[in-house]
Amino acid sequence: MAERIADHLRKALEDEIVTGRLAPGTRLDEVSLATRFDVSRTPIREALHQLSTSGLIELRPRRGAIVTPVTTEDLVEMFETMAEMEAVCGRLAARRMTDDERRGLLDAHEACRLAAETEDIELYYERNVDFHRVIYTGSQNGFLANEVRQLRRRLQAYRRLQLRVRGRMSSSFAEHEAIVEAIMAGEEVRAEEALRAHIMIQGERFNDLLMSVNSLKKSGE
Amino acid sequence: MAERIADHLRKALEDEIVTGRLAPGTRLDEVSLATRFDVSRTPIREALHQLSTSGLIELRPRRGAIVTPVTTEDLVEMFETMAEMEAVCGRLAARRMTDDERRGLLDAHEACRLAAETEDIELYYERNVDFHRVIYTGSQNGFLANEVRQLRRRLQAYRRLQLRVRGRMSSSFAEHEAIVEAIMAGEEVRAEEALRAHIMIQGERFNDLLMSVNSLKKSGE
DNA sequence: CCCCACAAAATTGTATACAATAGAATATTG
DNA sequence: CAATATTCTATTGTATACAATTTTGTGGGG
Repeated sequence: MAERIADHLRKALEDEIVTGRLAPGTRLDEVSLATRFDVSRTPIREALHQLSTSGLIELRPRRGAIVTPVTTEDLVEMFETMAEMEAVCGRLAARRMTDDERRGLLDAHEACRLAAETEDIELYYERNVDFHRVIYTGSQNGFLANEVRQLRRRLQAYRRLQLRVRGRMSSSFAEHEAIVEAIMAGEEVRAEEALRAHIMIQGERFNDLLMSVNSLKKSGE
Repeated sequence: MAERIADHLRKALEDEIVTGRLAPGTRLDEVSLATRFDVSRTPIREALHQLSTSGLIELRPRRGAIVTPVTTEDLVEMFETMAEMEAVCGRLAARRMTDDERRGLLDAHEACRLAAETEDIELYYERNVDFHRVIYTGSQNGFLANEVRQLRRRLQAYRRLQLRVRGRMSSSFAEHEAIVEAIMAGEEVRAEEALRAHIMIQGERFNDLLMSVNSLKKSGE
């Protein structure tokens, strides 16, 4: 395995940020990280620089790195962008998916149904990711698919929470149903709208969640 | 000026790649760059790593960096993605632009007209960038606006050529006209479609250009 | 003449040493 | 005592030294 340490570090840190183990605002100083991973500062720096270009951390000259603090406004914007991009993928997929890919979509949908029925949140989460990936690929635009995947990954920390919201899993599955129907029928506009709505709902649910947490905090003071 | 050398290098290289001075496939070895910019390898490496995350160069472990070779297929995909994202901006802008921003759009449009009338390609290029930026901002989604700007920048090398295609400047301006009308009237769908078409045409023109270059090459052999 | 093995050279990956700067702590002065 | 100037410390930015690996070049065998 010819993997560079720096790449390994990037992935490790990426993972910790994206899953929320490293909270936004956390300071990342090079020597601590170096001792923690038992390497020199050099690969640490490279990893940090890479993370800064993908926006996960902020790198202020001479002042070190912090995990990018994401305001609720940022999140709303990111969810909206996500919704629009997925919608585009859906429209293109409805027009372009091959027969094989359409079968794959049905399979992915079935896998979601199974996970939803057993009410296994972790499993549904995985299957849901697969389901959406099939649609990205179906757009026949590898560049677009890649961009959307990156954005989804970036929002990962905030999405996992959502499925825990009461009843979210089954309504998510119901929304998938509409998406599948539209794509299978080749109805571009309907596919686009169904996907946009599907993602936006999650943004809204997430906002609800945030609001309730905030009001709890305030009343607790 | 507290700018890091690494950042300066990144910008310099970015510029050379994006303007085409550094052709796709060019090998970038660290020592040459270090001597050329008269710095050590350390900041060079940081710049290269950053460029690799934004996709401008490919960084193969232990095998150095090359300017990402972009196939025509890649370009088609990138132009399509660009068209779709600009279309989204246009739709949102038609719905959300403030009165001030609408005035700004008219101003930017007028500036394009002036440049088009004097047939100053460089000037039109600048004004055109401004025009589109106004629309990005008008979407009221800073995250989306930023993503589109980045993509536009990445396609910069290939776009500048287009305006040289016979008559492209005046038809570009005519297309702007349709976009402005739709946005000013708040007609979301029309704005979306006009923008998508506007960008896609450039992708197609670019393809034509490439084809002709390729056939020239072949007949010359 | 081609192919493979092996050695040499060039190049990248990592560690460490040194320089420069920002922020904290302390001293100084009105 | 407050405000400001000044040192001091911690941390980042850069250079260089060393290790590891890929690529290149050369020679022998088929």
